[in-house]
Amino acid sequence: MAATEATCAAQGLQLTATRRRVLEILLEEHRPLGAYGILERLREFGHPSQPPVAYRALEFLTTHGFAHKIASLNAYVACANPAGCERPAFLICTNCERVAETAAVASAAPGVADAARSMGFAIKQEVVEAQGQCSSCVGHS
Amino acid sequence: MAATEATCAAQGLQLTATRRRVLEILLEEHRPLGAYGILERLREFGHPSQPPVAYRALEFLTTHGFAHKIASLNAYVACANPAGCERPAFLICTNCERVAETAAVASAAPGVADAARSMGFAIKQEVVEAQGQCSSCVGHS
DNA sequence: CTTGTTATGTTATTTTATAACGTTGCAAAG
DNA sequence: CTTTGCAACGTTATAAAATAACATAACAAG
Repeated sequence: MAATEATCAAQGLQLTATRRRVLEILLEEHRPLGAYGILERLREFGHPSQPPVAYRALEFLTTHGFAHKIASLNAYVACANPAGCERPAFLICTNCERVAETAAVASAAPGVADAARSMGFAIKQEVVEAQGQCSSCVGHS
Repeated sequence: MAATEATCAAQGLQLTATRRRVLEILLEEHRPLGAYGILERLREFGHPSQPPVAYRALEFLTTHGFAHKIASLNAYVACANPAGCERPAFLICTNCERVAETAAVASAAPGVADAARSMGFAIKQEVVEAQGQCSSCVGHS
């Protein structure tokens, strides 16, 4: 949160009340939250709660790397490392629904990178999402 | 298609008319098609066309590896290698919308696999989808 | 025949996401 | 200071994606 504030200050980004509140909501949850789940939470706090409110805040947060969308869940999580987050990858527990973010670093997928290079494909962005069971849930489900 | 028929025969899977038609539709397209796009095509051919028809066929096709869902697009493609498809990864051109499938082979994402191992996370399935520009589109958009 | 199983047909609804349009707040240019 | 421009916001409506739920058909096994 502090890191996010710092980045916004440094880059002249407006961390407005709603945007900040959405980020706080995501930070409080330890699992991905859908846009309509976020809206419920906003409503509890007296914020306006029509869908575009959540989607606009989420667009801001994801565009600037303060939060991420988990494509395979259609849900959102706060970034675990707002300062210096690159090529995030996710470990999604199908049992407890918690998500761990790992910096996929340099070559997240060399096989893919090689394939891309050999066919002249210029990669701009990678989505890497692994599903399975976290250490506390191994064996379950 | 032949490979799919063979696999179905071998495993006692029913490649029914609708399922076959949906697979044909996906094979004809050179880009990912949404469920409702598939429904339109089905309608053109006089098939029933309520949403569950497409979703049921897609569930069959994806469960058995004859087609894949592209999570970041909410769309579907035929598998490029129905015999022996493992750990598929996708290169999605944001300009022409074509998708290339590459076998991400053994270690699609060693960084992620390492992170998972070190935190005791048991990976069951990986989603690897790269967005960028294919060789014919580099420079555009 | 009847029972169990798998696939289908159909209606309705839920969930996720965006289009469109007007308003507000504020800073910079005139 | 006022007006112009811009970014964010508020609201209504709708689109797009997915599933729930329930009835029917086709067919093989007991």
